[in-house]
Amino acid sequence: MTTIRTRFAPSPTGNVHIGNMRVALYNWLYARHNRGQFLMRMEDTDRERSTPAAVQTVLDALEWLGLTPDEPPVYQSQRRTAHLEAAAQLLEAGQAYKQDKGDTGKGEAIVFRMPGTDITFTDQVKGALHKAAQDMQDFVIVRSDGSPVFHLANVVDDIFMNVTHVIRGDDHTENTFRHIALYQALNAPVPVFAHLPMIVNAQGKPYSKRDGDAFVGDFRTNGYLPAALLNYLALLGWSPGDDREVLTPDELIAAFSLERVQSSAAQFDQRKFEWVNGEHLRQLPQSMHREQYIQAIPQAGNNPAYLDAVIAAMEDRVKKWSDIPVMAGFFFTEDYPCDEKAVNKRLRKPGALDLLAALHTAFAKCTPFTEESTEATLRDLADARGVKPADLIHPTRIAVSGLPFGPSLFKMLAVLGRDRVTQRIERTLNTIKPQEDSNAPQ
RNA sequence: GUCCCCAUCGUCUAGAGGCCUAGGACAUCGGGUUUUCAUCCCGAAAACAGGGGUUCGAGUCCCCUUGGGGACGCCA
Repeated sequence: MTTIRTRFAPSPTGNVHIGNMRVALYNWLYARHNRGQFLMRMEDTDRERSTPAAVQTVLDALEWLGLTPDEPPVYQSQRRTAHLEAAAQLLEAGQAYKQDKGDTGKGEAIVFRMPGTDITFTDQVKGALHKAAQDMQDFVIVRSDGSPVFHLANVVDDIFMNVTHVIRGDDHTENTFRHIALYQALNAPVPVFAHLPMIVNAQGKPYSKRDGDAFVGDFRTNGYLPAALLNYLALLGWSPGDDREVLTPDELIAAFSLERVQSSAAQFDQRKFEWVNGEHLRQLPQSMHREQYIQAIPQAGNNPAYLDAVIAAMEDRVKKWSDIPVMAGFFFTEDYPCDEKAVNKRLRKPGALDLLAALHTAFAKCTPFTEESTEATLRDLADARGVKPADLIHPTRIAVSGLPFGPSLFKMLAVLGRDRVTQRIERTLNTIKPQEDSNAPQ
């Protein structure tokens, strides 16, 4: 029984698209599930685009996601001699011939001769595929400038790397017939093929440059978890067969099989991905959360006990790391931004400031200053004034955090402490008032 | 134009002829959590593209139509 070997063979173009990463993921999952090897080959023969930086981007993306190859990457640009030797071999065997372009006369290309028979293979996701001989033409394998063409290089390198399973994008399905002919002409065993459907954008169209946020690097900078991206990407075109939706990388490996891969295109749903990310986030240990808070807000490291209280208060509100500075920044600075819309809605409203001022007075006498006592104080005041608790809760939240949403208000207040709370209410009272006077003709 | 592939709720999917009056998840809507919500819980609405077959029986098999996608490079 031979060891299963899969490979990820991207052409580095500067950005790594989620579609490519899913191809890498499925190759990785298949190899891991079957205790085989996952390999990597840079198809970097396009010198225009394949810059060192572009190559590094691919490597970085794989590393971030934890899709580590089992052997050092093969660089296709360094395999040119082997490609040309294979072409020479085909030429000699009469399975390829030279052809002049005609017009230029600047050298001859080498053209592969298709066998002239129908070709059939069983795709692991699409099933039996067949192509009539008449629908396949001979094709160039070495250009007249002497450079090998993709088809040749791809097949020769897969043979060289002993790849047993070629798992790649749907767009290569048609190429497979030619590739099989090449394997046979080179007397090499034909690998197993599996072609994955595409990932399309919100409009149901293939991703284009216009669709922006589909690059792996963006997910990283926006504070998403690699395990969550892996999880969500795996679910795009595959399912474990039971009702599980949130799976760790190990669980994905255990459950993965090509038989369960869907054969139709899938659409990336940003909101579901957010949810998956949140699920993974809340399973992370406290230490990880601390680390991220400190990274996002350096002052957060000053008081460990306070930080833990903040993290507890924020609980499930944080869905991605980049939420931290915007949702929890006010815990650590007096210089937090204020949501103007919310200020208009809740503070520039008849009676709101009076109520807030009364609450300020009540809070000043509220001892101790806890989740329970602040709640009781606020409710008593609402009762006494004949207003709904919400009429006090909203203005207070905005005064104290600048945000129209967040964790439970009373939890927030207790964490912040009386001094900060009363100061912030006071400051809000002072800054809103004058504006209201000038706008008060009615 | 030629060849190939695909088609279940808005989205991702379960479904390998009777277990389907089609299940789950995200999103949506409604209710609850004697406070907001971008939390949590409960509930609701929501799909087999259309038409022919095959069969006692079809979401599941076959054909056609329609719609989508891909490939037809001396790009990868």
